[in-house]
Amino acid sequence: MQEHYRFEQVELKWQKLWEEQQAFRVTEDDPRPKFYLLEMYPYPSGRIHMGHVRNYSIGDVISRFKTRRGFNVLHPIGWDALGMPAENAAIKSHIHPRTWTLDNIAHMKAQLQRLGLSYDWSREVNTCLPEYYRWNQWLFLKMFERGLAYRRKSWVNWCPQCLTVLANEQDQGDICWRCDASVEQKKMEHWFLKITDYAEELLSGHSRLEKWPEHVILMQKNWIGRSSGSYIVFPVPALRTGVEVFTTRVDTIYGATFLVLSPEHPLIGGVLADPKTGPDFRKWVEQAAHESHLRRDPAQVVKEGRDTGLQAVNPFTGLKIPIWVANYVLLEYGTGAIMAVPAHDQRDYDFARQYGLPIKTVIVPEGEAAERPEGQAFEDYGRLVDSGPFTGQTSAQAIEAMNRYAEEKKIGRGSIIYRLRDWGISRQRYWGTPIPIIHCPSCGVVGVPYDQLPVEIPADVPLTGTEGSPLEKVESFVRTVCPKCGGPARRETDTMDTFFDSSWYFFRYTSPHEEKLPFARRPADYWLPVDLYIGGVEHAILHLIYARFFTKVIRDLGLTSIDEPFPRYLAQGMVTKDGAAMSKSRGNVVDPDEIVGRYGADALRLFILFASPPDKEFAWNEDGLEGCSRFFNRLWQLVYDSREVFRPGSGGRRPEAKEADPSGLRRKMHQTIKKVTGDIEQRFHLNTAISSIMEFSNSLRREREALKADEAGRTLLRQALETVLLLLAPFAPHLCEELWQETGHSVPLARTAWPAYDPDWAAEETVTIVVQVNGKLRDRFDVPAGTGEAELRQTALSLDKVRAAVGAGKVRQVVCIPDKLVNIVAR
RNA sequence: GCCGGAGUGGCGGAAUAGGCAGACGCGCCGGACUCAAAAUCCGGUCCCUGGAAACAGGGGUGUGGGUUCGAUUCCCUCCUCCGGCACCA
Repeated sequence: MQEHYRFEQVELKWQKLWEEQQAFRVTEDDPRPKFYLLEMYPYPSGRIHMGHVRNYSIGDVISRFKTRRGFNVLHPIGWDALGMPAENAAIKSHIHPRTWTLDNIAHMKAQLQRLGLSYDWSREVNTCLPEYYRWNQWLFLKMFERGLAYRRKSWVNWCPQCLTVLANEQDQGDICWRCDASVEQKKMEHWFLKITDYAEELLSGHSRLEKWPEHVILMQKNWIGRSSGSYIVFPVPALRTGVEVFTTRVDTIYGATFLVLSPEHPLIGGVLADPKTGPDFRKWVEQAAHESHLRRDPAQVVKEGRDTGLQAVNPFTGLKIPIWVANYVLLEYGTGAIMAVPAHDQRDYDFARQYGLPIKTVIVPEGEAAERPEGQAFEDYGRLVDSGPFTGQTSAQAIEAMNRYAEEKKIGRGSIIYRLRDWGISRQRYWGTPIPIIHCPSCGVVGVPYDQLPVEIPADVPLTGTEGSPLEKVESFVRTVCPKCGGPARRETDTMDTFFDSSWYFFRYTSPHEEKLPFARRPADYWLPVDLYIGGVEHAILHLIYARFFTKVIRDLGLTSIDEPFPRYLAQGMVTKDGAAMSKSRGNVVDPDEIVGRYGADALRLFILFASPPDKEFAWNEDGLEGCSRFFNRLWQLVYDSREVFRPGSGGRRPEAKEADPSGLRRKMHQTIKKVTGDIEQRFHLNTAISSIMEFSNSLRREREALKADEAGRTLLRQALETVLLLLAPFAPHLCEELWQETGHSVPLARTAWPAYDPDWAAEETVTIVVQVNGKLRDRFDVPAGTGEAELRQTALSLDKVRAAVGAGKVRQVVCIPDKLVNIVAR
């Protein structure tokens, strides 16, 4: 055994061995219970960053831990390899996106392997290969057949200079990132997936996700945004039509003093078409509609509007009210028109004050009139006033009664609406899955026949980032024949949002080489659902909702029987630096290679897990990395200095006798196993698991020499050292595997069971009771665990310090918590 | 703006169901070893007051309030920072 730890030599040795033996390969014919552990796969941006290191280190600890707990653990990895950065690189550096992506993958794969991660590399998945994305197309066609994929017009960010669609990311404050032209809105035909068909199930499915963090469920609920409300039609006599509004507060309708339409509302189109409309009004509306409707910083949007001159009739009051158009009403939500109730909606209130529109109070607080502040709308529910026959009802009663009334009078109805919108998947980009559709002049929109899949991404396409969709310009791609009539036709040139790929990749890992279907039924049934999904909390809404949606669609296609893909989700906190997420574009990336070179993979892994609990954000700061590497050196030294106890014949095993623990080390050993097991399994608090291993190993260092004195001590020392290695191995697999071998074990540590603890030994024998007087700590005393209340009370009251603190006061109450504390309340 | 989260020593963090605030690690200070330095080892380290010290007293978990015998933990207010906001992945 070497006297000092040489991390590089040791790490490379074990990595080579793991690769040669395909040590983490798993199959479905295994008697052990299955466990599917998944981390979010990376986008191959070029290099691994610390967020990846953190994500995959957490996963690796759990994977290795679960394996040693007796599970058949599927732990796969792959590449989310289609997307904009590859295309940007191509435009900038004239490297083909495919070359750029594959090179990045090769580099990042080597980086992951250098971290010693326990992946089953035989299942590696790469979404930019036709073997993968053909199944995107297959799934798309299935959805198309069922009406779940459909086409309609939708707004996009458009750069009039580059003549191209901009992603939100490329729209920098309404200015194109490339040419600084001001961004416009343009309507285009787009493909959508009908996720709204599943809104209700996506909501109700949350009840099965008890093991998800509550705040993630809450965010998803709010995202889906189910609300019950009412559609009410306000007649517009002058035009012999009506404006339908949506409101969640029909109880305030007697206070509706005007209507507000979004600039894109069809009625406004009619106003603009009227030659009598003045140029100022026309100009204002055009500009408001032109402004980014995707803009989401209303703090910077000053509420602005114009009177259309039209009037509507409030169907409840019968009174005429003006119709306005304003930039704070969205076309996407509800009907693109609202009834404004300034007394009970702050936005309407602000707007009414600004333009001198009437404000009428129709709701008052229940009970004793709580003063409401001046200059604000009263938005709570309450009791109706000034509301005709509904006066005196509570908001809840009125909503029900008014909906009934509206239905009887055929002026409206109660309804459930969702904030969730259908998912637009069309992208006018090159490096994405071509949407497998053919446009035929006579047959219309036709799906590409399944036997013609995949529709491959054409290899040679000039990429300029300007002048529209790249595929549009490739005549050989676009020109085709209609599969129905055989006549000349054109291919769809939109590609898919890459979220499509990541919505089902976890199915593919279960049979990555399947050639007839996206995945084979039997292995999918064996492995799914994913028992634990780990990944950044920034994906808590979009990716996770899309993946849940796909799972339900796949189930309805009859390909799986699971309803939820991820019954348990660990939302990992971001790794930030300089106050922001690490990203290449911000240039605040720390390169793991450099750290691995200096301290080794084990040290980096241990450090990033020790620095902060997995679900918390971690501001990168490498003070402390040194400490992890020192801990390894001390551990190596400790084992080296104790090597005599591992010699054959030394420290023979003996039954553990309860009384024979003079050092207290045996108790500490069992307590440490219990603590580390619980921290990993129940809480994922890997940082405290590590600190208790450190504490135990520190005790060992203190007691080492004394233990060596007799046979029983040597046995204990050996067991204790083995325990440290067994517990630390998921975190520092290379070091522990090496020490395990050096201490004479022929079976690799990775194939050795996780240690068990004896609950009797792990239980505390004596406990410290804290004594407080009026909540202030005054003294403490030790008693055997389980000592009764009467005795605790008596002992506490007899303490000198307690007497002094109570002084002349009278003891009023004594609060006694067994094994914890006594609090004496005195005055 | 809306939705969600976080705020504890010089720093990362600990306190698992409301019960000893600061575990573990870093840094710093002192000591040992050394000609010296590095490495290593030993000890100390929340703040204030008193004390040579042991120790004693007081304060303390972003702000202000509340509930409670008792609050880092629960509730309300405000402040700051982070994430998401549907075409970044």
